[in-house]
Order: sequence, then structure tokens, then C-alpha cells
Amino acid sequence: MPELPEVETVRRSLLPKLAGHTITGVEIFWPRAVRYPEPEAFAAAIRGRRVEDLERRGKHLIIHLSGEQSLVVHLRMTGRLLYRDEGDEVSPYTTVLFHLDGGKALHFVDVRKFGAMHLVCAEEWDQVQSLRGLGVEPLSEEFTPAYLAAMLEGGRGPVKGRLLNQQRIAGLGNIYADEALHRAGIFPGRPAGSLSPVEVERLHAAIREVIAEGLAHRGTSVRDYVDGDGRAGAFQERLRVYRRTGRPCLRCATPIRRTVVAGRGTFYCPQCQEETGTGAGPQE
DNA sequence: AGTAGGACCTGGTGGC
DNA sequence: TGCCACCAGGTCCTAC
Repeated sequence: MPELPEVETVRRSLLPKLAGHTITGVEIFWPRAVRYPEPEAFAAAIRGRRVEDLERRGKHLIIHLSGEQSLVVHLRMTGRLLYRDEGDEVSPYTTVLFHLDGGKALHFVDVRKFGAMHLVCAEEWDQVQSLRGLGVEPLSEEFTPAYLAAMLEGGRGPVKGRLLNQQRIAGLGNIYADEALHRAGIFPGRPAGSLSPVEVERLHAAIREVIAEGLAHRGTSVRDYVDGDGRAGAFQERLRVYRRTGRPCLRCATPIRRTVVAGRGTFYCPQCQEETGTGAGPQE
């Protein structure tokens, strides 16, 4: 689920609720969800810690705790972090349950069980492999057209593959990559290095635009995603290609197609996103 | 170097 | 209606 806008929405919804709570205990129902340290050590180390702040990096949610420890959570495909009352129903898909003071609890619910968490101090940061060498944040000042151009330069593989590479840009996933490429009028399978400077500019603007709009609508709820209160997002109503196979392109009415690019289901408009890449771009 | 393919899990959906 | 492939928003590992 969670790409950057979804994880950021979870962060914003949880911060005012979690901040100040002390973790009084933890129940681990699916030990593999706890990647570091070992589950027993994890449980012992997290008990008594107070939540100080919540940060996001790429698709990671980082819960900063007292005592210089941080809980790094990755929701992967179906993970949900839910702030609940103690005694509320616990879903059978709950992998880890944190008990909080004040009669509250934080449930990590994850149907597909791909979600993972690490409890690390500053020196152990490298234990979280997916945080190592993470690329730039797409809404940061570092992410410029020149950065995007350098990132795509010389690439013979599909441009979409580069957009999904977290070492280059942190936080883009399958939905927002497809949406950005459609808005920029670029076929996802085009070789990364084949984009003209004008196309790179358009793609840069489109990436920032879809991420910002996704955030403004509190994320995309296609299936599982909800924020820390269990509320769905609304950006799915504004998707222009993702999961719209056969339905008319909102720009030119050509039926949207599905294909596979970089191993991922990929949606595009064959009219607005020409495979040959003439550079003509989307026609208004 | 970079990319493709399988693995990790389980449930929902589209097509027959 | 019912069944069953196929598909799923992410990342990691291995093999080319």
C-alpha cells in the first residue's frame, strides 16, 4: 500500500496521539515481523520507552523513543498501524501489539505479513537494510530536474524501473510512478536514458504534483490502506491510469491498457504515452 | 552494472 | 452461482 503519501498520512495521524505515551508491554504474534533485535530482546528493550517523535523517510515510519532508540516500521504491502483503546478487538492479522499507558494500544495489523520493524539506536542504523543508501525525498529541494536527469542518464532499462528504485528516489511506488508517467506523457517502458530534457522536466514536475496531490487527499486506498485512525484516503478517486484498464483516458478517451514493466503491473494510455517517445508529450 | 525472476504471505477479483 | 487462476501498493536474494 503505502507509498510516500500514505506513510506520511499515517505519520501525521499518529503523531498527536502517540507522542508522550509510554510503551508498557509488547505482544509479538508473528515473530518474523520483528527483524532486529531478536524478539525477546526487542520486547525487553522497548518496554518502558516513551514516544518522543515520528519521522518519515521514504516509505519508512520512524518512531523515536526515549533512551536514543528508534522503532523503524515498514508497512510493505498491507501493513496498518492503528491507535486503539485497550480492550478493543484485536484483528487475527495483528502481528505485533504494543500496550501503551493511559489504556491505549498500537496494533500492527498486516494481512500479508510482509511488514517489518527494527528497534535500533544510532549505531545500529545500518541494521535496517532498506534505509541504507536511500535516495532523495521527491518533495525536497534536492530533487531537481538536474538530479532526475542524472538519475536517468545512460539507463537502458525502463524509466519506470528507475523511478521505483528507492536508492534514487525514496518513496515512489507502483501507483504514483504510473500516475506521474501518465501526467508527463511518457511511456513507462521507455529506456531511462532516452528521455529528452523537456521530458525530464515534465516528469520532474509530474512526480512532485502526484505526490503532493496524494498527500493533500490523505493517500490512496485501493484495498488495504488506512491511516492511524483507520480512515481511508481519497486519492484513488483521482487516479488517471492505475487499475483503470479498458476505461477511457481522462485526457483523450483512449482505453487505458495494462502491461508489465520492470516486473510490475503497469497502466498507461497508448495515445498519451507513445512507446516510441516522439517527445511530443501529452496533447491537450 | 543493471535487470529479470522468484520468494515472502494471504485474500480479493475477474473470467469462464 | 461457483470455482480457480491470477493479481496485489514492496523489498530482498539469486541468477544472468
